[in-house]
Amino acid sequence: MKFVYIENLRNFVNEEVELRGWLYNKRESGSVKFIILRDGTGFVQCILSKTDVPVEIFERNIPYESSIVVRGIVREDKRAPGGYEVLVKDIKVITESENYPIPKVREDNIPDVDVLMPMRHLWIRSKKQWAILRIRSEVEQAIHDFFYNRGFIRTDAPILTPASVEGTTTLFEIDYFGKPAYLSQSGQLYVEATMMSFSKVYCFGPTFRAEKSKTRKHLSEFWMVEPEVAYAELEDVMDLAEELVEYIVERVLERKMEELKILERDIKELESVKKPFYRITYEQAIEKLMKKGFNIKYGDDFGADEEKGIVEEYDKPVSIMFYPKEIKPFYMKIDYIDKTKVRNFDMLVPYVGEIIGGSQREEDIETLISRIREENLPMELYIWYLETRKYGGVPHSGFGLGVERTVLWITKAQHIRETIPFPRLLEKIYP
RNA sequence: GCCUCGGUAGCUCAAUGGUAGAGCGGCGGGCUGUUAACCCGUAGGCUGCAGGUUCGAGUCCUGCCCGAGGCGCCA
Repeated sequence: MKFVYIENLRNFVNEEVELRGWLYNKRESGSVKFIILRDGTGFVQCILSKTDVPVEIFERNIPYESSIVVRGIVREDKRAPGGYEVLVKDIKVITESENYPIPKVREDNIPDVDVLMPMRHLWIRSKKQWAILRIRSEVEQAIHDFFYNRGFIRTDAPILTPASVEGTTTLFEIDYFGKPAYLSQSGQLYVEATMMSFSKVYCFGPTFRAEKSKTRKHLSEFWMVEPEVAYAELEDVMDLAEELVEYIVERVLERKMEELKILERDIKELESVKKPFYRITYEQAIEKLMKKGFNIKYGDDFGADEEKGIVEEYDKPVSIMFYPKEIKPFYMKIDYIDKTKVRNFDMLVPYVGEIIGGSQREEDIETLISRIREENLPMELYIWYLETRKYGGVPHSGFGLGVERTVLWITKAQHIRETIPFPRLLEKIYP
């Protein structure tokens, strides 16, 4: 008896196999019963015919989400969802799960999030969540492959940190052997240091923001990939960012088509995500918005409506470059020509807004010191950072890409909480 | 922090101030190819909490609690 996964069933047509999984759904019609089995790799219809299985197996009523082991013969059949099905010979129930709390229901009867969220540990078994999280896995793997293939070294940054990276945002404070410490809001300062050892680096890990944000695209804990490249100027990492995004989408289209179909995602929109993307300046963005009737002036940052107003002008991701230095953090490099601007970019996509923020970094130690003073940051905590400039500082650039926002964009999930297995949201930390 | 909407059966929702209902799910029965199956039957309720108005409140009023959506902050 061969134990196989559903994703490989096509290779075992007319053979007897064993499947191990959970009862996802069922229907019955007199002497024929249909069971939808899921095993993590896919879903398959299993047929119980009264004449083919022992009567005690046929008559046993197995509740939803019971764990079961099914033996049967693989058949190709057009009537089966997915084209393959299993004629059951035997079913073994491992654990019977009575009264599964999430109803198997119709679309007009899907429980509200306040019902589903406390059951996130069970909700992730449902088909859409399964599809979204499989795509998340593919996105993460694509990121690693992309950088690995380009010779980047993965150097992860610490999660416990003595100070804020940017100084302004609210951090989660913890007790570190009697002294205050903070959960990292970005690994950037640390990859700037490891870059001086390895030239091309990235970190990949969780980041934490204690802001009281309550929107479709904010989490208190989210994952970010942050590459940093020595001797790279702004335009170099913009190329890198666009190639990364193009690659991620390509990989999902190549390997996760079934999941995109479950989510009813418009494939054409994703297929058009090919370089070159669009690049505009901050000033061009302001002008465009003013022409469209937005109440905005030079020097303002873009809110949710403004981001949407810009993104809807384009059929691909668009990057906005050269923001006024006042609305950006201290480490960004002042532009060569216009000293009021920084050499940065934000990449925006439809439905989500910003998925990438990046910049060329300030390498001049004196400029950095005065910027740190201007921002009233604790200089003593940045000594090590300044030393990366003191000893062989070079021009360099990097960016951060938000994993969940990228998954949100690709899957068009209803809310960012569906793009991570166990989301941490404003004041919500269960389960 | 601000604005808006909501809370009635396990879930999704109805119910002019006048006997609390339906669909789905559960349970029982029927159907030999179902596709979010279908048909028959059945159980299931402190209408978020506390006051008030009224002959009578799910419905009107006041306060509170909880939730959702959006904005802001931010990535």
